[in-house]
Amino acid sequence: MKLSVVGIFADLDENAIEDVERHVNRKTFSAGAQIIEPESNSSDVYLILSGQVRVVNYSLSGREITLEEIGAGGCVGQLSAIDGQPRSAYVVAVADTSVAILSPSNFKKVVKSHPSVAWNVIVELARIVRTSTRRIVDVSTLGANERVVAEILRRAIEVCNGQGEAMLSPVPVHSEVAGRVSTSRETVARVMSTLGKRKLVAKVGTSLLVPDVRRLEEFLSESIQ
Amino acid sequence: MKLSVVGIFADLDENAIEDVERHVNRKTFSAGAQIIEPESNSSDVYLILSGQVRVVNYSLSGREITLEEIGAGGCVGQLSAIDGQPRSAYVVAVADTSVAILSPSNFKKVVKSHPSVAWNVIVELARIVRTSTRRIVDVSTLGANERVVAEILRRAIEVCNGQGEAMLSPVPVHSEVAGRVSTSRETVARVMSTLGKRKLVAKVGTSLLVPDVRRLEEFLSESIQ
DNA sequence: CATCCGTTGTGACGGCTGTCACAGAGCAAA
DNA sequence: TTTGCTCTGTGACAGCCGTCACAACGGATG
Repeated sequence: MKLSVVGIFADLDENAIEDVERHVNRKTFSAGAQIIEPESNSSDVYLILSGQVRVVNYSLSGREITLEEIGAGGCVGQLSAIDGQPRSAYVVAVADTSVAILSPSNFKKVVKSHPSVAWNVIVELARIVRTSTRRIVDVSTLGANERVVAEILRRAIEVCNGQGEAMLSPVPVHSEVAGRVSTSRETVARVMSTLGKRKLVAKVGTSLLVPDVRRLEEFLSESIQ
Repeated sequence: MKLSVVGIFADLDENAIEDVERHVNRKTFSAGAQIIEPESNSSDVYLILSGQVRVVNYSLSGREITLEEIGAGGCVGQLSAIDGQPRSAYVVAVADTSVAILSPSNFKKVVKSHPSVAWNVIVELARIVRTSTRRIVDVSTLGANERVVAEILRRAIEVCNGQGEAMLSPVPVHSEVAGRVSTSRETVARVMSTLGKRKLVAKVGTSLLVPDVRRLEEFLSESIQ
């Protein structure tokens, strides 16, 4: 796996990439393995070359709170490398994942010596800030039911075709949706059930069909009132 | 007011500061004035030279959700300048405020040509990400009452002296605390009332005294169980 | 086929907390 | 003092939704 898949290095030339290459350690994690745990005082940055990881936290009752899901080309663990504070969340591999590990000092060195990398890091952080504040607003203004609908709607919009149809495949696992919108598995099940009864979504084989994204959007806004 | 108070320019020398100076417009807002509103498609960055601003959103029922409060030296509006997306929140002046306004292209130019500025922007965004994710976790794992206590505790820890005492002055306004922890003014009033009864806080003139921060912390963790 | 495990669907219940309503309190200005 | 504001305190109530419990399903694997 080449380091050039990593988003923040997108604009580096051959030489620079090779230079970074000399400073990383590679490692692989199998699905389910824990990559980072909170309070630990390592500050390495993990560049994801292939696979998928999930950044999560757990409530005392054991409910999982998903903060982010990151695939190949992304990176996790920057925060601690940037500010030296302890880690604030768990990172687990949700698929077999191979990573390149960069020490905080080398990370800083790369960022500071390549303006394009610094800019890409800024853009990436800005993206995270935007999604975080959207989530704060959601959780403060919407009820649990509406948050579930809003999440399905967001996913549908992402893959919507010209006819206003969207296919989510595979069918989102309820507990996973619950973790993303800070609610319980049962609430997601109930919402999906009523969406099904109203023909706003339908199971088609192993996917979830949203026959009319627009209608789902209307349903959301009128259920908020 | 000198541009050198701005945090992200902290490491710039005289010349560089003067160069930036030539590209900004200055403006002042009186307390209560609106500086930025959502969906507008300007993307200017506001550097706060003096005063105080609050970044907020409103729920449909009109409740205010405070996302951040920023004083002299800080900046707001970077996100839109970075990613070109529309603004996602209101920014209002909570005190008379004077700002320097930088266009998105000039902002990019400064960031890309001064590695120290880029790094400072990165550190600032990392700080925002950290507080945002903490808030997401709080709102997903704590009840409204606990969030209020946690907020008071955080403020107390910030100003705690050697004896474990903390003076919050002026007394936090309930509705303002409510906005910060996504709950209602009444809930804050009830919590403050029971904290008072348990001698965990006390009003002293125009300040709020937390006589024993440690005990407040214990109260929080046992009320969570 | 039988077994198992992860997933889904739904009822019942109870607690939290947002909302409404109103009474005071404190303070500045008239 | 009176008026008028913002801020505070507290009761009552109702609705949301998290939790528990259990049944059913389906796809793996033996």
